[in-house]
Amino acid sequence: MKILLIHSDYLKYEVTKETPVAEDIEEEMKKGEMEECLSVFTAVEEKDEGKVDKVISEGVEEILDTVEKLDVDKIMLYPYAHLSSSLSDPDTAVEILKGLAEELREDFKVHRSPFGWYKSFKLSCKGHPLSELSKEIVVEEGEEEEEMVSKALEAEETMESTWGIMDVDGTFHELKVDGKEVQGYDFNENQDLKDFVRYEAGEKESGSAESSHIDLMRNHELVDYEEGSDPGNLRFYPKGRMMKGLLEDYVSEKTRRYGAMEIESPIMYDIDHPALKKHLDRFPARQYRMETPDKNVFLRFAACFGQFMMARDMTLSYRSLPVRLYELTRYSFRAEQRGELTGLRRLRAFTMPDSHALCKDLDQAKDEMMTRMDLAKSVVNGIGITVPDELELVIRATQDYFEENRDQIEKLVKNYGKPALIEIWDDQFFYFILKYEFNFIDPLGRASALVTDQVDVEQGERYDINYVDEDGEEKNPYILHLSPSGAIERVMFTLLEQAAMQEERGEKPTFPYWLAPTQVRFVPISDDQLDHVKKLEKEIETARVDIDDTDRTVSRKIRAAEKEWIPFIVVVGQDEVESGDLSVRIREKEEQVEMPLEELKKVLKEKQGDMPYREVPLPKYLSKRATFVG
RNA sequence: GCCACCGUAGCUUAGCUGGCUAAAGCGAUGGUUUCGUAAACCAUAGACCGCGGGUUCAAAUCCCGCCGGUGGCUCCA
Repeated sequence: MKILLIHSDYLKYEVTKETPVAEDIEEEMKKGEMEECLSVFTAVEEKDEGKVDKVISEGVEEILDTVEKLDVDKIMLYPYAHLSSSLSDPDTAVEILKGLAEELREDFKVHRSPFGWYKSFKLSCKGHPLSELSKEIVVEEGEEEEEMVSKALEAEETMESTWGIMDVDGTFHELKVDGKEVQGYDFNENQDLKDFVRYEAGEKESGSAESSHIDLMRNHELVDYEEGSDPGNLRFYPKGRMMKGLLEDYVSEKTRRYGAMEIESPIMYDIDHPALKKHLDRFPARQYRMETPDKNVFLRFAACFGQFMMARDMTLSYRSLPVRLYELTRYSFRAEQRGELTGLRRLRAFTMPDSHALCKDLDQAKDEMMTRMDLAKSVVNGIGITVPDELELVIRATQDYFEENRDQIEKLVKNYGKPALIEIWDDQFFYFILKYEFNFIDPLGRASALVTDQVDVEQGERYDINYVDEDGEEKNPYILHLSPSGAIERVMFTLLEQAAMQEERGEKPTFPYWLAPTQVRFVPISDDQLDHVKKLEKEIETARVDIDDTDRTVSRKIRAAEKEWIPFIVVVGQDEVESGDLSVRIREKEEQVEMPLEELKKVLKEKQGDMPYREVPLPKYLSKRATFVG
């Protein structure tokens, strides 16, 4: 609603003719005049529809505000359509006008001029600084409307699950979960799996400690919170960016090598697009929404939208299936509830490698899923997280699917290599009928999913993705949704938590060698060796080397390097310059070894293997470095 | 989003039953030191005590609101 307030000597009007939207009025309303009053010209707008009460109360507030400043006791309400170009329907307008008059009448003398009539009027404005004011009253979206929650999210609340453990030989043990008690399986050796069940299906311990990775990600100058953004949108310092970049390179390379075609797609999508709209309703997540100059859009929460929109325009034959698409989404967005966010574990903006495979039929989908599980295992192992030892498998399926495809589920468990948690849904709430996840169980018994693959039976039809089958018929493919490593940030979370676990066990915490921001640190004992060290450093081309050329004592330099978890610390003094050997402190072995440069180079090359490589993300000389955190 | 807790120099913390110029270590800067495998020495700078409002003669300290964070609920990659 727009209002124009004029402190008037008088306002005088008379109706001349009715318009098609005129309200019915008594004879006495056809003329009116008021002296020493506040004239309130109003236009009720389209966006006020459905929010009558709110508009009235905010309107009254605005008017009272001015009335008090001007110290008047008479108010003339005057409908004036020309204040707005998008007027509301007449009923809403009359309702609001009447409401305003009624509320204001409690304390003031009010005259309401009729709505929907042509009128002649005379007005005298007082002309002082406060005498003319225009205001817009906007009732914010969300104040009255409910938050939009997908049907899948709502349905989830009523979902009933059966839980069980499947052994590698296919034996299924149904579990009884009562509070913290889990019965029906002898967990004995496998505390993580037991914690996992309790986390998924039972009651958790209360009053847990903080996750270790949050301090680590800051202390190592990897990642930090960004107060200037929305919660869950982080900043990456050079070392963190490098580590994340290497992980991104590695996962993408492996996924391309599996046969997925890498593509790039937009991060925002039209909320009114029919296929997308239905998709949203079948996905259990909250979206970021925003307005562009032309549309209402939501931010992608995975790569599905871009890849499906692309796939629907592709010409596909059964001969080309399975078709594999891939995108590293930087970023995917989910408007997670405020209290769900933590460090690198749960974010609102995250980087997810996402690959979809279009499959001819269920048999092909099953085969493809197995191929992809091998890919995922290889990716995760390559990163430095051991599968199956360090992650727990869960397979979730609808009751019908589980019963009809038990053989496939047994194969998945066998292929994974250790007993898995099974969840059976009593009904299908999502677009997928089967999904599995690799879960990391942190030291406090909390589970976080990394890898996941899903069998989707709905989106092919919803997006009108078709292939021509042998018989010449157009058919919708089965679609698999795989994240071959899980979100990159969550991989970093896992690596940091595992390092904290090493420390807990009394070992020195480490980063996987290929991810260590500095792989080799040269420590000259005094300035005299600096030139020699510079020559040595140039000899090493296959590793990230930096040089501590600061004015600190040797022990201080060692200490600094240890605190950075640098895998190889090379101390060079006069002895080394003369002998040609190097004194190498190896973190992993917690020992100090004498070796010639050539041998060090060999060891480094071996450690690196064929993992992706990037240069040192900071100046080579420590004296040139700025501090990011503290 | 809900419940509980937290927010003091770049970092880690002291002060917080209201009362002098808010204290220290690390780090930074300047100087001394040129050093042999996890902390050399001296000095200097550095604080809208998260933000806004309130109570009070007086607020880092008490109260309210907001922002940020942690844990739990719920949920996920």
